[in-house]
Amino acid sequence: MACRVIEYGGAMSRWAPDAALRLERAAVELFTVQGYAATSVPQIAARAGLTTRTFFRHFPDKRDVLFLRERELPGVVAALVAGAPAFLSPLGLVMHGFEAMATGPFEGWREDIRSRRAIIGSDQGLRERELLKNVLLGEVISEALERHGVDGDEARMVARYGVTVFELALTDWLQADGSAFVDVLHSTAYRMGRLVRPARQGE
Amino acid sequence: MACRVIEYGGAMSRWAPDAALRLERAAVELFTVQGYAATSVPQIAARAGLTTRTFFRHFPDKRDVLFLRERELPGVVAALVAGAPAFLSPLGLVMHGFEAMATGPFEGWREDIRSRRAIIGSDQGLRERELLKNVLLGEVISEALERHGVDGDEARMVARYGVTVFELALTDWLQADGSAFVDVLHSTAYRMGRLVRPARQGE
DNA sequence: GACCGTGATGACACGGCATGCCATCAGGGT
DNA sequence: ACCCTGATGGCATGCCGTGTCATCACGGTC
Repeated sequence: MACRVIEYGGAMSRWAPDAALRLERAAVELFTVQGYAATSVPQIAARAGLTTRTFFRHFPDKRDVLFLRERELPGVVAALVAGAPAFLSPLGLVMHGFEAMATGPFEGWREDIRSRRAIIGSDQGLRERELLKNVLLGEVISEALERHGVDGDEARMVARYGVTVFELALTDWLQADGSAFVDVLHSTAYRMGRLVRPARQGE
Repeated sequence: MACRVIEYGGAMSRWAPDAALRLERAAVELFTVQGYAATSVPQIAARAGLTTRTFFRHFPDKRDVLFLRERELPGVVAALVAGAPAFLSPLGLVMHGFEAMATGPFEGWREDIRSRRAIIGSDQGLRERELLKNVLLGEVISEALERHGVDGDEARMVARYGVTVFELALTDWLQADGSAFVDVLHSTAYRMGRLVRPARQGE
């Protein structure tokens, strides 16, 4: 939402707004230029005109700075699932939520997401954090499903499945050229559903 | 495999075998008694009769000590998938691999796995590491599927799905009383397949 | 029996991460 | 003018993880 450009060099003393956003921008720039491991937290803080201690007030650790933009994601998706038509199947509810978000602001974030994913892919610790965020998203979706009357076990399974589809679709979308995310999401869901459908022969 | 009991108190100077195993046992005991965060690496090393530096020669970091027993897991499962009957569907290949392992030594490890999972659940960093291990397992399985002639995209999807089923089944198995892991695995696979199967109505 | 190569370990130093604690400062309300 | 709140600066501390070199045990060779 709040995505206005921040300037660093000038008189950017404290009490300036968007401290977290400034820190995030400084971090992404430094990570891109010199790599994640080679960038220290004091370096990021200095570039944002803040101190190390303040960095850790806005982010629980160094990794988390790359996921600032996704903090509201679980709440948004859960709300969309909660507002889905009640006649849908459990999987239909989840996909409705993702679909509603995919048709929204997602298209404009493509390059931002791509650059962050490039950094995340370069470090094992960042990959781990991303996986945790996805699982947490799944748990929130699972709760939303339960409020729709879905059984707990089924909610967990469908939520995990939906998040997996979302993950794979996101990767495809970033690699593909020009396709709308909604279309990639649908395609991935369809292909995966076909593969997972109990085969006629064997198993 | 090598699971013999280790003794600490005695003259356990260096050059004793199974240094990694001794470190792992010492770590699990300390984590169980006083918690993961409250246990330091020097403490673990001292209990195992070794030094901090040696700990980090056997494990890349403090978290990894809890996953020593699973180091061979990807290789084993991949081999089982590779040896699966060629007429099976992609998902059938994966499930054949998990099933073959479930009927094997898994039953005897239940209490070990349970105690480790209790520790893992108490710390976010450990949860992240567990998720990464699962994804890595999925990637190895995906490669095994490709060697069976499965398309790359399909292999990724089916492998991720299979690992998710395995995860959920494992959790169920640890909570349930007395059920064989193979049965829980089959039950989970069946229920999840039904949920994920494209519904007749809506979506 | 003496020599040497290999590999695991001990010991030390060092930088970065993360947190607790208190002082400081800006803004708003009274 | 006073106080309260909240964000920040600054300092100290402990643990994590790694690079480096010395040390020691074991096995092979002569």
